[in-house]
Amino acid sequence: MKIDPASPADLSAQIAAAIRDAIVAGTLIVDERLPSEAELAEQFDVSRPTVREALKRLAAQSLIRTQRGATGGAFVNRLSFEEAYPQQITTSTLLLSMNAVSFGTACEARYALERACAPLAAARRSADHLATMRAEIHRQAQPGLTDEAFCASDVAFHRALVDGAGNPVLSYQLAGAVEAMQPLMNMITFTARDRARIVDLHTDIADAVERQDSAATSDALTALEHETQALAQSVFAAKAVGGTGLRRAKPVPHARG
Amino acid sequence: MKIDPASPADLSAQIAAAIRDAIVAGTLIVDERLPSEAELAEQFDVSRPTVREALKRLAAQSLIRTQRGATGGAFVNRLSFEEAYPQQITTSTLLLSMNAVSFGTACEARYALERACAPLAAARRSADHLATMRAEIHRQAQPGLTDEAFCASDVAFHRALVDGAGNPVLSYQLAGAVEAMQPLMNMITFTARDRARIVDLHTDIADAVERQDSAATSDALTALEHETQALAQSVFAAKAVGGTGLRRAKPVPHARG
DNA sequence: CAAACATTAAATGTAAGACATATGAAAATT
DNA sequence: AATTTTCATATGTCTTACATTTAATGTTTG
Repeated sequence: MKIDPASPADLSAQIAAAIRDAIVAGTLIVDERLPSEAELAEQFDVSRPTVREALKRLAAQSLIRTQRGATGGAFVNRLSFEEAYPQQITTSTLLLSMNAVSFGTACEARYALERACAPLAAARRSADHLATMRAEIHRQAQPGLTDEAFCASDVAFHRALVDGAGNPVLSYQLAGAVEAMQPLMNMITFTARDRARIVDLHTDIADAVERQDSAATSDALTALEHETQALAQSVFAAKAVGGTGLRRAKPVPHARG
Repeated sequence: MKIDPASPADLSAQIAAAIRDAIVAGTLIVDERLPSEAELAEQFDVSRPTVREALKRLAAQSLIRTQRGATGGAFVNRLSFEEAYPQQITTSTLLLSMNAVSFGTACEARYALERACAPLAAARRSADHLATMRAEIHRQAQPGLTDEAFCASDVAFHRALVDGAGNPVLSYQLAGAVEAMQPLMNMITFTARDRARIVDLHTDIADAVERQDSAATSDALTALEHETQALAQSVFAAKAVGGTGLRRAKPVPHARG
């Protein structure tokens, strides 16, 4: 593990990259303890704050964890799906909101991915997943639910469907796609009629999953996608003239007049 | 934006979280300049190194970028798909290698996701995507190719297929699933016969995409999945008795006994 | 007047040293 | 033998200082 002091890049970034590469390559294995900050500082010939900045970078990616005390230090962290979820969701959310990704594009991706889970979910769904789906459908039918709560329940319903596929890799990937849609969905005001239609479609999905009908599950998802797209279309059309992107960049400062 | 000095969590982690929340919530918008490190230190009532550690955490997630000089500072970064790709791939790779995810599970997820792209890719594929797929197939048929190069070409082929769907959100999600498989695939030694079979299946996929046949594309992907699974099965069976997980954790240090 | 050059100020990048605090292990005590 | 104390070690934080980059400003010069 070496760094180039002449490089224009920050030393802490270089050190972080070197350690990250070692972890990815397997040179550093899970639960292995890194040298102490003082030792790393000496190895890389930098000061301790610089080493610490590098370690904080790695900690931000959950690649290491630190422990204080006598036997403490920085340890290679076993990256768990649970830890990776929130990062994945944050990243996906920001990608959508910062890049003027249209509602249509995001929606298309989400349902395409969800349909990918349909055959597996239909084949493997447990009673637990089905119960969660039914419970969320019931919640969605309650009157007086706020739009935010309705959307949150929608996310929970779809996560149950995805988790029903029993594949942690799929669940991880889909978490980003499904949850990142929530801020977009929250922009929509749902009429009672909209909700009733969505509840019906959710019921179709749950029914299809229950009788383990892969094709029907997929078709029901497609129907829901069309409904969602149409709903969004009408809402956005009624609302304003601005694009479908969510957030605009700050105008360039010091612009010439 | 406030932090809790009494919290057991690191101050730099709290500060990073506060700023991250502000970015996700939209309080801080793209290209907006954060206060200088000295100002942030005063605001949060901490020292400058602590602020810097927080900023490095955010930089590691590409949420901010920093610029030196007179008009420099930390700016909210527009998270691009290009920036997000490598992070997604690194995370996915580590998730697979550190969590004893079986080859079968990873493979299932990958092909399920890829099949999700099939209808879109068949409908929208450009001549460019098709050309890339054909070129990679041609490369794969070359004798004398190393296993690594063969796998790399395989990844390129599948990325072209995914990109053919013309949905950046899908491309982003799939990048992780497809590329993270490469280290797993690299463990396999391909015989000439294996390669010929894979090239044939790739050709089937390209042909189906070319004539925009969604169902045939999906079927060809399924056939390739079965082939891959069978191939891996035989390789792993022949190889060893250890599980299909790739990397084991370091034994607990200072263990009794 | 305009262009080239030097100056300056503001900001990040890095270093060094010190102290605070947590924590496990060894030593001392009961 | 069990408990308590001590202690060494490591991270967490603060302070101060200096180096470096960079754009804006001021100055000189053709």
